[in-house]
Amino acid sequence: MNELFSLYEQLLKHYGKQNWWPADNREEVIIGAILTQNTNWSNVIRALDNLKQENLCTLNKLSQQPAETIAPLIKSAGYYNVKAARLKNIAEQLKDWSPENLPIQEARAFLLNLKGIGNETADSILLYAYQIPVFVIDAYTVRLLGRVKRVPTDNRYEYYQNYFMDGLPLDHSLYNEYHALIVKHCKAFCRVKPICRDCPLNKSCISKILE
DNA sequence: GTCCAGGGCCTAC
DNA sequence: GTAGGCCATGGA
Repeated sequence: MNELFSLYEQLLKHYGKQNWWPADNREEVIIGAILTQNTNWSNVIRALDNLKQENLCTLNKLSQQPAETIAPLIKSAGYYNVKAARLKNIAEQLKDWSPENLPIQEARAFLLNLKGIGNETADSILLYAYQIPVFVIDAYTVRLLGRVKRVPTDNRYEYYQNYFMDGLPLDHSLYNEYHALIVKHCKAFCRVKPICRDCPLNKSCISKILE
C-alpha cells in the first residue's frame, strides 16, 4: 500500500471516523459550504440554525428571498452581505441542478462559473453533497503538504488534488473521510511552527511519511 | 488587542 | 499572472 493510504489509515486509527459533512441533507451541505468560507464552523451553525428557524434552509426558499432578508440571519458567519447575495444566486442556480449524469469536469466547471464558488467550495459540494469522488484541497491541506512537497505556486490546487487522486483509488467515501481527518489533525497540531510539534502520530508523522 | 477560521472576487501593477 | 485589499463575525 502506498504512503498516502498508509497516512490515511494512521489518521483514521488515531482520530476515528469524522462523519462529515455535519448536515441534515444535501441542500444544507451546499448552504453550509458557502457559509463556511473563511469562517469558523461554529459560526456557521448559528447561521444555519437561524435559517432553519425561519424555514429558509432550502435552496428553493433562499432563491425566493431578497438578499436583505438573508443577510441578518447569517450574520454570525461573517461577510454576511457578500454571502447573502451569493447564496441567493447559487440557490437559484442549483435548486434544480443535478450533476450525477455529468462528466465530473463538466459539473465542476458549472459550479466554478457561479460567483462565490471557487475550487474548494466546488469540490466540497461535489463530494459532500453529491458523493462525487473529487479530493477537496483546503488551506489545511496546502499547509500540510507545503511543508513536505515543494510545488510551483501556479496551479497549486490542481497539483495537490492530483497528488491525492493519483495516489488513491477513486472513492468518494475515502476522500470524504480523508479530507475531514486532515482538517481534524491540522486543527490540533499543524497550526503553528515548528512543524507538527507534539504530533500524536509521532514517529509516523506526516512530514516523515510524505517526504 | 491580535490572530485565525473548513475562501473567493476584484483591482492594480 | 499575481500580490494585495476587501468582505466581517466570534472564539482563543
